[in-house]
Amino acid sequence: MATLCLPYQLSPEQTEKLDTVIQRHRPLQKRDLLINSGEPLNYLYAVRSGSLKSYTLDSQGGEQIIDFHLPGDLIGFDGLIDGQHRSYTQALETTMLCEIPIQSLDQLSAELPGLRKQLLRVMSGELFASKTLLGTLNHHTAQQRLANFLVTLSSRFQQRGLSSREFRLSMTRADIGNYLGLSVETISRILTQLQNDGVVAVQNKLIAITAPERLRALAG
Amino acid sequence: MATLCLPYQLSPEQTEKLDTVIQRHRPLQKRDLLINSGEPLNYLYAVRSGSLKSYTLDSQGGEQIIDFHLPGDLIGFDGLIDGQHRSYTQALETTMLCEIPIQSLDQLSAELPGLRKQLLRVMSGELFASKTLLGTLNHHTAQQRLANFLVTLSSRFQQRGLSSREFRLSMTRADIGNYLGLSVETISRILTQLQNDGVVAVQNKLIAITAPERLRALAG
DNA sequence: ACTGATGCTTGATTTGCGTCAATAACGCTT
DNA sequence: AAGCGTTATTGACGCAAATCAAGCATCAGT
Repeated sequence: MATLCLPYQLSPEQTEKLDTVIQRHRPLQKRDLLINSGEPLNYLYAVRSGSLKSYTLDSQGGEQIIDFHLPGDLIGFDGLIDGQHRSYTQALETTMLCEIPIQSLDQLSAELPGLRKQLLRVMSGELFASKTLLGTLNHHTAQQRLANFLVTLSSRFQQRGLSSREFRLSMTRADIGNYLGLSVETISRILTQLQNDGVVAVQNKLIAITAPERLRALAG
Repeated sequence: MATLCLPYQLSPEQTEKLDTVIQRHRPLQKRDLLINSGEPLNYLYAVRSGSLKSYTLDSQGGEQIIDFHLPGDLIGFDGLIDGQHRSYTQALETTMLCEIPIQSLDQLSAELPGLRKQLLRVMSGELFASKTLLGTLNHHTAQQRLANFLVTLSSRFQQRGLSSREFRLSMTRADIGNYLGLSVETISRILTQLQNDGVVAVQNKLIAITAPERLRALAG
């Protein structure tokens, strides 16, 4: 179970200890909310299959998507600051999860230096990714942003042993636009433009990257 | 020393333990580099006085500012992922720092649950701030971004016991623009506009917030 | 105090992307 | 299979902010 939910380098002994505290979560359907902003933070969640989006609401009640979660991702770190979730997390499709009680995690991490390091690594990685994305969005054109988004998705799929050349966009164009700070129309236009240029082949939610090199070049 | 460098709620006993591992760092002058991207990560740094900026370089060698650091801030978390710094950090003015050996920190955090929690909180807070900023930049106008920047700076100064109404911008307008994804000219124009509207009073690097409420309203 | 370099402001022009609008293609639900 | 709501595409137009350009202020160093 622990190997499924926390696919990191831990010793068999460590894995066994973790297994005692990790549990299955009921499957989510599309649009189901996993996390409500303001809720107390009792569990971290690990995505086993499916995908989700996390978002906050701005002062006018508009969604601001801050992350997409794929299988293997951990959800809930941003709430550790004060034990409260700071964002909403919603399933984009049928999704399976594991839940890990925060308390047990804290106790365990006192005993297992490997787990402690792993946690810091994951958080540090998220932090780095988030700051990098910031730089990316600030200084790049719409085409560069979208290209970068696709490249990043592709490599995340690859890391999880899935195809990096062909995958399904479980989020809508509106979601992508929201995430990248662009309008739906711009996303649509650029996708068709990338297709005309022979860089990708788009068929609804299915995307095939036909010229990975050129896409990476466009991402900057 | 520990109280100066890690101004968080720790017991006297914990503070004492920390004191044994925290050291002063030589003072930095304006433009001195504290951290080079690629260097191994041996210390976390705490800012005692002064300020710094962190940035990465894009493929064309252009700076991408990802953070400004004020007194009380901790620097270095993004490198925990693989023990390598991922960005450059440079002093914006004469700056005093403490250094905390990563290794000692790891050992200590095994013994002190309070310290462990504190670390997670700080990282989690950074993560949340970073993701929030992302949302802010993506969906707001130039004026809203700058207003938000000033409000955030103001509240950070307040948290450190400094004036929230009047402070010095140790970074250049170009730095601010880079950070917010705007051009220098836009920063300049909006500052004078805010001044004409009576929201702030600008005199070179010195800024006085004359109508905090209205500024906060502009930030959205 | 002088001088060059760096940082800041202000104006004119251009442009990338958002907005508005209309239509088309999915994919649920019955 | 039919029909409706959601999601995606495509075009016309306008605007916010970038770029280009010029001049001014500030500061460090001789």
